[in-house]
Amino acid sequence: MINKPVKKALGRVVKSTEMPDITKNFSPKQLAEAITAKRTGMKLTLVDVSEALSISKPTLIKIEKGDTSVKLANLLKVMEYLGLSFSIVSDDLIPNSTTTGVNDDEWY
Amino acid sequence: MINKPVKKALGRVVKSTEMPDITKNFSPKQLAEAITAKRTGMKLTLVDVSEALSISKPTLIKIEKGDTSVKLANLLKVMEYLGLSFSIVSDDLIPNSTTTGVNDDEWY
DNA sequence: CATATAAGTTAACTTTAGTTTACTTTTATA
DNA sequence: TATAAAAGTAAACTAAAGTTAACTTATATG
Repeated sequence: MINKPVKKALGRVVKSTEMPDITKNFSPKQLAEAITAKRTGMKLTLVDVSEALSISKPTLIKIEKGDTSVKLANLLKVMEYLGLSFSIVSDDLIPNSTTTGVNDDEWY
Repeated sequence: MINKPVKKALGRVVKSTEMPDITKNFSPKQLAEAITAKRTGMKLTLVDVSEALSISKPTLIKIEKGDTSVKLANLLKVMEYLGLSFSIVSDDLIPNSTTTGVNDDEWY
């Protein structure tokens, strides 16, 4: 279980980044920006997150640069810690074929 | 650039899996199920995808088992090929502070 | 403008994800 | 029920992600 982030005592200097428009189509860059924005908005430093999750600073920086050569597990740990998540989008989906009861093989 | 999947000539045996309810909260397992469902729905085999994307079959199987010890890049390649994507969800987000013009530091 | 703290970089090293090949198991259907 | 194709597994090897530690650069604020 991961501990929830806690606002540190006082007076730390953390630059806040603007949140990207997450209604736009997904891209690794946009995800990276959302992560940085969320982290800085919560007044957490890279080292704060690094220590809380036991992930090295260079790896966190890769994540926040949108580098996709990172382990999915590490990305998900960071996202969960910051209160970010995914929803899955299908280009052409009839949500749940069990609700309609028909067409079970043609939803895509 | 990745080629779009093309339905093969005829007669291949591919079991179709049911699509998970992607309106539920994200989990790696759910993502894995969505990927398998999409692939089988498109009548593609693991080897079809493997060859199209130059990703080994064992890696694809890890992805479809929800194993998070995979490279983000590989997961994204597979998703794009199958017409799946993410949208980013924040637990407490005021979408784009530039639209409101205020409160640029308190959106999280 | 001096200082402290955060961000970012680099290089040597360690760990592990990914590949290849071959094999076993499962599943559809002729 | 035999068979062919797909799915899944395993092991040895290769490639690359991740770590550590030390350093440089950027940025607030006293």
